[in-house]
Amino acid sequence: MKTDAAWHHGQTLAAGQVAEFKVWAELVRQSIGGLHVFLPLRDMGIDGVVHRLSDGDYLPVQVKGRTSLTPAGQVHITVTASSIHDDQTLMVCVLVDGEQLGAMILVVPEAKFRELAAHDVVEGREYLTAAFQLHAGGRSRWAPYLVPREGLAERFGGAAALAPPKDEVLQVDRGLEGFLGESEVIRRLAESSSLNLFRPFPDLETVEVLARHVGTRGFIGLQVKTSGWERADVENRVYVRRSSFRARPTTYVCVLSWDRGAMRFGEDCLLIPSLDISALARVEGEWLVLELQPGSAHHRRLDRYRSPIATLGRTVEALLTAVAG
DNA sequence: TACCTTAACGGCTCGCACCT
DNA sequence: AGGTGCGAGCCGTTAAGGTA
Repeated sequence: MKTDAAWHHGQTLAAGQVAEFKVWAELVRQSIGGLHVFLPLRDMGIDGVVHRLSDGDYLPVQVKGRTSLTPAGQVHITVTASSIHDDQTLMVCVLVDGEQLGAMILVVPEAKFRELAAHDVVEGREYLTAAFQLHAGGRSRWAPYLVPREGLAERFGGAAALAPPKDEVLQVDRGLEGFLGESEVIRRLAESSSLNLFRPFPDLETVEVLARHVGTRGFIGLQVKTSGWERADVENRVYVRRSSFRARPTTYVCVLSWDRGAMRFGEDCLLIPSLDISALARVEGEWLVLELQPGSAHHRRLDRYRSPIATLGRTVEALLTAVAG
């Protein structure tokens, strides 16, 4: 039964957004925390990035939605060949039928899509078309890539069984200074045109800003900590919750210093690889504690991670170029 | 604002496999 | 041989977005 939701021209953009959010919502619901979704802050060709917590992988995703079937009962997905440039990106093609996603969803890497699709050239432009029926057990070349709606998270390797234990799903309350810090980091990174930025959705990630290099396609996740201070000689502490902290080669902790008197950020931040954290931090119950003096020129054991905030974008770019692959 | 390019929709046609 | 259903291919139309 379809609720006659005729999204016709003029609403196609909205329909595309609806398709995307329905996909994200399914992934979050089905994985119960095993998959997190990052959304782009600016559209640079990827609709979202799925973070698989079990192994830390980031999977770029492109969602294609259709709101109707052809008379023959097929879903047709046509894209221009020029819009496919990243073989690893997973295409998720769905039918949006009223409130629901279609019963079957096509999940296929872009490389495979290009290989399997019908290629045709119209006035010099190459189009790629996939046409398939929305039911299991078909015999088309697309059949191996069709998954039932309820199996979507599993297809991403994030079935509920792989989800982290409940107590690792934390609530996040970053407060005003934390919010300022994240915004500052995003602003600095946004100055680098080769970085594509993403924020977690919903907001329960320890990685708060995800940057992807458009050239190397590598990812770096930043956990942003803001250390506010009033007197330069006072020691300050940054707390990282142990249960939710996952050290990964692609994850960095970025500590900003916030001068409460002057209402501005210090010129330097600390950019610390998460793999180094356990050696630097003191364990205090549930927490990893970093000690620093945000108002001074000296950061105790952390000095070597000092990095000018003005060039944070270039610094992250350099990291992503170095770890290419 | 006008013009151009791209994305998306969806109707129409074709061919093959399988059944009667 | 003819009918039928499904998978596939072709391309016109429309809207949106970009650019001069």
